[in-house]
Amino acid sequence: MSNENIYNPHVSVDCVVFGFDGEKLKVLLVERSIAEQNEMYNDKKLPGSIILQDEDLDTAASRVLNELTGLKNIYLSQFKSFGNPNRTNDSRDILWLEKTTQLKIGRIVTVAYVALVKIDRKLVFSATDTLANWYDINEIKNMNLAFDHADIIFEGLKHIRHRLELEPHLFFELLPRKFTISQLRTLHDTVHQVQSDVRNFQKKVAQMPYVVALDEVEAGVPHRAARLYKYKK
Amino acid sequence: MSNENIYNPHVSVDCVVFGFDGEKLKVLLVERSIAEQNEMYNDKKLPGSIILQDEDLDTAASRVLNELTGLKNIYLSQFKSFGNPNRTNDSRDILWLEKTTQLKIGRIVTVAYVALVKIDRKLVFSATDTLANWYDINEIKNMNLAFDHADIIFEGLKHIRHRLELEPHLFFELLPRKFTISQLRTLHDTVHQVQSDVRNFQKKVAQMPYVVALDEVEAGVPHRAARLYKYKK
DNA sequence: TTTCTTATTGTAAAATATACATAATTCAAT
DNA sequence: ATTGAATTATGTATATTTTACAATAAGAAA
Repeated sequence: MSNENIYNPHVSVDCVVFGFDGEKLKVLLVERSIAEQNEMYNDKKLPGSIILQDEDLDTAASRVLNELTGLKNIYLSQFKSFGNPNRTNDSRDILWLEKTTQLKIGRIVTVAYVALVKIDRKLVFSATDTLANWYDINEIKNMNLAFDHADIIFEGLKHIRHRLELEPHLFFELLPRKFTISQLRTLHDTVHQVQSDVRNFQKKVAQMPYVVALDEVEAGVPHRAARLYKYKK
Repeated sequence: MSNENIYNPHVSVDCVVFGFDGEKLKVLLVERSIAEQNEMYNDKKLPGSIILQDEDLDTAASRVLNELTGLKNIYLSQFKSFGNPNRTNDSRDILWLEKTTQLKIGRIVTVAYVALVKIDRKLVFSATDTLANWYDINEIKNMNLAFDHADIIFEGLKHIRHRLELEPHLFFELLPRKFTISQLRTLHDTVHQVQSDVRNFQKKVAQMPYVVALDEVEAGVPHRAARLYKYKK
């Protein structure tokens, strides 16, 4: 191989962090500000970072999440890399990259991860001054995101849909520690875009040895309270 | 972010090319020779390449396959990226990299693809002097491969097992254009590591509108010849 | 006490998956 | 021509899984 065409891009990781608020699937996005001739331009991006010199990809993704939320032991799974040479062509993105890295950055290949978190865990926006918010997955298509982050989110969504089909245990990464069967069903139906029958769903759950009933019911609801369950491996 | 730790590795693509010879799953590996103090050391590696300056990842993977085999329109699917900083630590691998690229290469992040090809298509080892051969997937664990290519192959195998479960149409990428139901069954059973019942399997195939019987039977077998089928989308 | 809202529970029918064995076809050997 | 060896082709009964469907129970609010 001749080496004149060899070029080394930067490599980054980006995390598509999913949460479930009891109704909708949400994605965690970071607020971004770009100073553009006297105007401030604000938009959103995925949490991510260029990988460090001796850092494994998985480690980089964990670090990004930990720096942003303070959380450890989050379910994280690499799902796809994005390396289109045009993905860093937008002038705002270039501007922002130079501001934040202090480097001349040409091309970035990014390795994308999905993360599943319990949305009720208080996120401590610790190490950084970064502001992050949850956004409804259905809003994303109407939002203007940095780079190709909208594409990455949709690919990530596809990925967890497959993944949750194969490993239903992962649903419990998204639910609070104590949950009702309705919550589990709503989540299941949201993810798989179906409407399952209440009784049949109940039956299926009854056959899952890892979903165990607690001696407790939900509180503060203006109607009959549902029994609480927990997940046990 | 401070930039002192930012570092840009090279990015490559590697292809795990699967074929099926009627009995076993095979992987296409490239022969590699390294001159080591008066001795020639020979081993095998995955077909791959560092990505070119303005080349998309998918494009690079297609190029690698085309340069090696002369084939176009092969099923190709990205499945995982490998970026452990230690993956390029072996001295033979470093030697080989410097020889072939004429560059000082530190770290390489590789984006891995699986490809499915009909093993009966004559591979034209065209553009290169590279020699490639098919190896039984079960032999891999006893072979010494370059870099972390053995790991990559096993991850690729896992990937196509999932993929073929979700998209049974992909089986026909591996079979010859005309095939018997036995061949399809053997392939199915090999991939999914089961032994399916002949009659039940036949029934299932009969329900696939995309598997159509031809007016032709296989030739040159020393027993009753089986009917041939073709795949039609 | 009535009303409202959601939780909880079973049964019958349909669809799907599984288990299982014999006859037919072809080639090769005698 | 007959036989043997190898492999293809085929149906039915049973078990399992999935689906469709509605009435009662519980708790809070009015």
